[in-house]
Amino acid sequence: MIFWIQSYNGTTVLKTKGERTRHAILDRAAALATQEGLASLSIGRLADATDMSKSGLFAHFGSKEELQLATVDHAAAMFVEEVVAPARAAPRGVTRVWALCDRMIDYSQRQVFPGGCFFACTSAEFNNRPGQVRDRIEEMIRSWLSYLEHAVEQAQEAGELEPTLSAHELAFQLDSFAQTSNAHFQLFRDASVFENARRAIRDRLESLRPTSAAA
Amino acid sequence: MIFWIQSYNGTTVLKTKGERTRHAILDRAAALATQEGLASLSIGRLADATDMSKSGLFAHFGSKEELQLATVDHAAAMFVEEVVAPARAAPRGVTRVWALCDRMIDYSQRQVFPGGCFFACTSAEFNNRPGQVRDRIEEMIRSWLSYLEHAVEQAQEAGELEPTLSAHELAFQLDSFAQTSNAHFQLFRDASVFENARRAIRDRLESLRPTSAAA
DNA sequence: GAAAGAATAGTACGACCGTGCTATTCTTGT
DNA sequence: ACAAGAATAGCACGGTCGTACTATTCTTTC
Repeated sequence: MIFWIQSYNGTTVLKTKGERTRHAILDRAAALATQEGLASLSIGRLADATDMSKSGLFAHFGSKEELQLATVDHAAAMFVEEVVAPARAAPRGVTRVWALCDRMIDYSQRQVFPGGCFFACTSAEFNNRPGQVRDRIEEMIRSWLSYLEHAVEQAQEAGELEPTLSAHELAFQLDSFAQTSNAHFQLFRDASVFENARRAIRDRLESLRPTSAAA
Repeated sequence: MIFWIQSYNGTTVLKTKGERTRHAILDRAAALATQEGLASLSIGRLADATDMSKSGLFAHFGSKEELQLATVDHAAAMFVEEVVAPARAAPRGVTRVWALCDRMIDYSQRQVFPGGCFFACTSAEFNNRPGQVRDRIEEMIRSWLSYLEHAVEQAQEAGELEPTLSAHELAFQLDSFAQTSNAHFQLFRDASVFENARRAIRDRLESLRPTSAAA
């Protein structure tokens, strides 16, 4: 689990010039990766986008694969800061489950990355390309899903959600709505899909509230 | 709407040698596109994969963009043959809605394309790359979604589904489960996600059956 | 079976790729 | 302020990219 990372900037002070430049490069790299692809993002292209020379930029990473791995890690830290950390502040139970889904959709909608969710983009790209990059992306998505599932379990244990549907399956369904709204927005540019996703999630959670059965 | 295409082979007889080679190239191109990406699929790579010379293959299309467009069209015809046409054979109503979803999941599961759903892969890739290729992919996905929505409408009109949820939103939810199962399978290689998706779809359709309210 | 034309291969081109190596400029700690 | 070293730039390399142009081989049609 990667979710103990607290912040990708702010609390993390970037002392040396090297660290600051590296951070700026990775910001740009993560953004560009969602628009033009992480695999096809070339060193020269990224050097142009950051007003650096190809070799100056390259020296920060040593190889393209290291650059890609650093970009994935950077994006993961951003995801934690934008989605997981705020939701973790919500109280345990269905409130936190909702917060996770809502922040996830919000993160797509606000376009924290210009091409939509970083992990939706890159997982589609690296699905079938074995290697460290693929493994790290997979691990991050696995972490997200198991954290969401864990939050559902807590809500079930608190008696806020009927356990008729397994936490695993409910997490799958909730994630499906968030993921697909991200994909549809990128394709159709119609923001109403986010409301459809939110409503679907709200209805699904509501349908599993034990109040009606307990009455 | 593109769904009047009947078949991509079988009924379509490929007379000349040129047509046959072209068909074989596009089969290979569509498959490779789901594994290595449609944008980064190079002429040389595809020539190797089809045992042709770069220039011999290139002559069939005249430009890379034409090759990509032809590949999208080819994949669309395959999708119609594998998913839409069989489901269209099912009777109108909730049966056909189910058939569409089930065939869609089946098409992912059987790996008609080795890297999963062609349009899931390529739409993620071309989201943010304006041009004819992006437009054609978008149009195809739009057709799929509106056909699914149309099938839901018919089921509602037949009184087989409560119209409390709009056809548009229900189609979104059903598609979400199918899409996400495709994505998760490509990432985690665990086929049980297909059953989760099927169960989610079945439960959702069941929850909107009017029988319980009419009783 | 031969003429006509389609299909395929060969070769070359400028552009960009990732990555070495060396030189220069800028930061940092004292 | 200066020495040490980090950060950045310049340049060169073999390789692949998409796409011309030409030459050869294979199909099709009469």
